Amino acid sequence: MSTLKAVRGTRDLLPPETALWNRIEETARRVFARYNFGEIRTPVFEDTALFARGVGEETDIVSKEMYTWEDRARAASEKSQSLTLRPENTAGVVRAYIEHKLGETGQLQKLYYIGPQFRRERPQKGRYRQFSQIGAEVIGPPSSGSESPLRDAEVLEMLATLLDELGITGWTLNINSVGSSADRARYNEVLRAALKDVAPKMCVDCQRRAVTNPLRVLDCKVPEDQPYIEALPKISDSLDEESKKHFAAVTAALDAAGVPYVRNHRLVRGLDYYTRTTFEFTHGGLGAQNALLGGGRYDGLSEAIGGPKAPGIGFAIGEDRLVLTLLAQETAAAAKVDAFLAPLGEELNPAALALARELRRAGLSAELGDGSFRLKKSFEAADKTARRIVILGEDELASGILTVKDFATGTQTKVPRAELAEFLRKSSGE
RNA sequence: GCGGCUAUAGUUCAGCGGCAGAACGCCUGACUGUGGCUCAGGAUGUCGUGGGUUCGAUCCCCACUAGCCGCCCCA
Repeated sequence: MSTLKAVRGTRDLLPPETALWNRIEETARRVFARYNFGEIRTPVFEDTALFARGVGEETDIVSKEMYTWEDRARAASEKSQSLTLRPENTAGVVRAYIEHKLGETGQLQKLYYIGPQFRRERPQKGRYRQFSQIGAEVIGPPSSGSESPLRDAEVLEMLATLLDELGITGWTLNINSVGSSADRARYNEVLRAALKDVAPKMCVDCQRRAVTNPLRVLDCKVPEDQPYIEALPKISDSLDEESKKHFAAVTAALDAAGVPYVRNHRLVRGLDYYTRTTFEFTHGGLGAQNALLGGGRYDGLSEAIGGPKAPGIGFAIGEDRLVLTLLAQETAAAAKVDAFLAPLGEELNPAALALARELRRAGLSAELGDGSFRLKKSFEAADKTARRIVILGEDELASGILTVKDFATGTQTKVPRAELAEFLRKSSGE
C-alpha cells in the first residue's frame, strides 16, 4: 500500500518554523491593534456566487482556480448548493459587513483576518494550494470617511510599520491608481489602439496579450520589450479629475509621514473589484512570486454583491512569503528553554518531575531529562535544548541545594531550591 | 493549464548496468556526578511509485507522483 502524503500544494508546518509563524502573527495582531483594527473570522467556505460576483467571473481565480463542489441536498426540504473554498478573504469580509449591517452603525469598520485560503494553481516557491493570508479591510458608509485618501495612506503607513517591525529589510512599496471602472475601460481601449502598431515588434506573449488582455503587457519582463512598454500611454492620463485628486492626496499624506514609495505606472494588476489606489509591497529573493502583499481600494465591491454603498480599502499579505523572506534573511537561532533538569539515576525521576512542575508553574520553560541518561548524555541533550542545566542528584535532593550550570558563561552555581525559579528568571535578564 | 530541471541515509549531496557512498547529524565506548574538543567503533536506506529493456536496473526507456525554475496568474 502506498504511504499517504500531504496532497499536492499543501504542506505541514513543523517546529521550529512554526515559532516564526507565531511571531509574525503576534506582531501583526499587535500592530493592527495600535491602529484600532479588530479581528474578524469568516467561514473557510462560502456560496460560490459570492466569489463569482465579488472577485469577478472573468478572473483566472474564479474561472479556473477555485475548489468548488456541489453540496448536495440530504432531505426533500433542502436544496443543493454550490460551495467554494475561499480563494481570498475580502469578499467574505464584505459579505459579513453586509449581512450584519455593520454599515448601520455609521462607524468606519477596521477589520483584520489571518487564515488559510485555497487556489488550485501549479505549486511553486512561495505559491501553495493552501496558503495563509494576513489581511485587513477598512470599510464603511461614505459618511464614515471610508472614501478618504487618508485611509489609503494610513493603511500603507501601517503596512510599512508592520514590515519594519517584523524585521523585513529591503521592501519596496509600489503604488498606482487604476481609477474608476470607467477609467479602466477607457484605458484598456487606448492601450489596445496603441499596441496595434507596437505589438508585432514585441515578444510572442505580448502579441497575444495585446489582443486578449492589453493591461498584462505592462507586466512583461522581457528586456527587449521594455522601451516599447515605457513609451505606451499611461493609465494616469486616462483618469478622471476626481481619481487624480484622490491619488494626489494619498501620495501627499505618504510624503508627509515619510513612507517611501515608488509610483509604478505599470502596476495594474488586481482583481476586478479594485478601483483607484492599488499597491504592492515587493521583495527580491522571492523569485517569480516577488509580491509580499497586495491590495487596493474597492469602492464598488459591496454593491456588486448586493450591499449598500460601502467604499473600502484593504490588502492581503502572503504569510508563506513573509516566512520565506524572513527565513532567507536571518539565521533564526532556535529558542532554548530556561533550564534542562538532569536527574542522576532513575530513582530521582519523580523528584525531577516535581521540580519541573515548580519551575513551570513559576512561568519558566523547562525540559525534563531522564535518570537513565549518563551525565554526559544529559549535558549533550541539555546544551541543544536549554540555556542551563540543573543537576538533581542524591546530594542535591538531600541538601536542597541544586547545581546550576550556564552554558553561555560556563559558570556553575549552587542554588537553594526555594530560590531556583527566581535565580533562573534573574539570570535570564527578565 | 504549458515548458524545463530534479527525486539516493535524518539533512545536504556524490555515484555506478554487477555487494549502496561522503560530509554533517545520530547511537555506543574511551570518560561510573560535568557537555562543547579529540579518538575508536556502529546504525543509517523499499536509491519517489509502477511498468518495460536486460542474465542482472538505483543507473537505460516509458508512465505516474512530488519538488524546484520559468510562463500564466496572484499573496
